[in-house]
Amino acid sequence: MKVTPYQQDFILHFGEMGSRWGISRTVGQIYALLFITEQPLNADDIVRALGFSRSNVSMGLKELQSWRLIQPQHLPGDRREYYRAPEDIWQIFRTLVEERRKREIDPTLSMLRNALMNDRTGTDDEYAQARMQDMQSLIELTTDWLDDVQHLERGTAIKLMKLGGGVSKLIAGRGKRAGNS
Amino acid sequence: MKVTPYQQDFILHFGEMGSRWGISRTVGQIYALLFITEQPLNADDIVRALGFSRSNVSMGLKELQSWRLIQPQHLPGDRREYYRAPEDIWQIFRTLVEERRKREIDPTLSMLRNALMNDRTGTDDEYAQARMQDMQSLIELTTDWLDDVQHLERGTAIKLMKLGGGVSKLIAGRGKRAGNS
DNA sequence: TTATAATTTCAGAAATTCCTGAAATTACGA
DNA sequence: TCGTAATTTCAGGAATTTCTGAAATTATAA
Repeated sequence: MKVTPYQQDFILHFGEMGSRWGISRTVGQIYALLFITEQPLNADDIVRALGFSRSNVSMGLKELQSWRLIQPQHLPGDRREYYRAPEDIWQIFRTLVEERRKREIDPTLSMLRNALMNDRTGTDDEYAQARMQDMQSLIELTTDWLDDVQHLERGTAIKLMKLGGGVSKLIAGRGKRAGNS
Repeated sequence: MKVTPYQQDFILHFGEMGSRWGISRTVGQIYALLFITEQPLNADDIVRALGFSRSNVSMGLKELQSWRLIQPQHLPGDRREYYRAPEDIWQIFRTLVEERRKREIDPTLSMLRNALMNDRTGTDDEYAQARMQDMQSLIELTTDWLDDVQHLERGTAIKLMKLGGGVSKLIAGRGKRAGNS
């Protein structure tokens, strides 16, 4: 569980970035450590590696679990709980997108749906409501699409991304053959 | 500049969400107000509407400008500065993506590039470096793709999103006709 | 069951972020 | 240039978030 200087750099960077990502510095560091460590770690391993209090590590692990970013693991003959980051980084990415969406988008979407229930045409709220409508459309289009992409097979998703701007021609071609809204 | 209860709900919600989006509550509220208000507002309008201190509004406007989310505007015959959110919500969305990328992704990418400069094969850092390599590949693939999509025409982007999972067939078809990596 | 290892909870200390009011600076019209 | 309106800066108080240590709880092996 000793952390090399090389690893330390990565861990510290992740800690600092953590704050921009809506997690605390220590939670960021804990995740970084788990991410670059091959074998699962228990809470005391993490305490030793990073020097945080035991309770802080416990809360950090709980938070990472609530994000579904780490997997708890029992090792036979050891009563401690071990944790590791998923091996598949695409899986991590997908989870991250899902969770951020749940926390950062969905509440706004439901607020908007509610605000758009009753029609404010002809009142002082007319412009505001039109703007909310725009926002709702954009968010729904984006998240519906994200849903779709999430369900693409991994290989297809990678192809899609590598295709990049080339997708433009593909769609243009399709548009000529069959109308699309 | 009086805010109706209807508008107030939206503004307060945005304020609360602000914290999850890496801006403060007051900055969130200022943006919400500008977003749902048709005419440009000056700082004092905002003070009157939201009840924050003048200096706080000033700092908030500066921050929103640093995000390029509001446009300052001079009205002739009035020495005050007026601000408004862009009319085109797609434009807002694109700017948001660009700025978040700049703040949340790019620093990590440059750290990774640096860490991958020298080869750690055969050292204790071997696994860590492999993980960083994975992370770099994923981020680069994602951001390169985002770049491409950003440059698509608006209409094409919308078509792409409406297409959703249908893109899968498109790509499969293409894959059969011409090999792609 | 009992003993103890492991984890979690939680009150409050420490650190950070946010916000304000006062003073300084800037920009504009006369 | 001068006077004033508008904006910005900034020190420090307020509020929030983060982190810790001690105590409580939970879980497992004997």
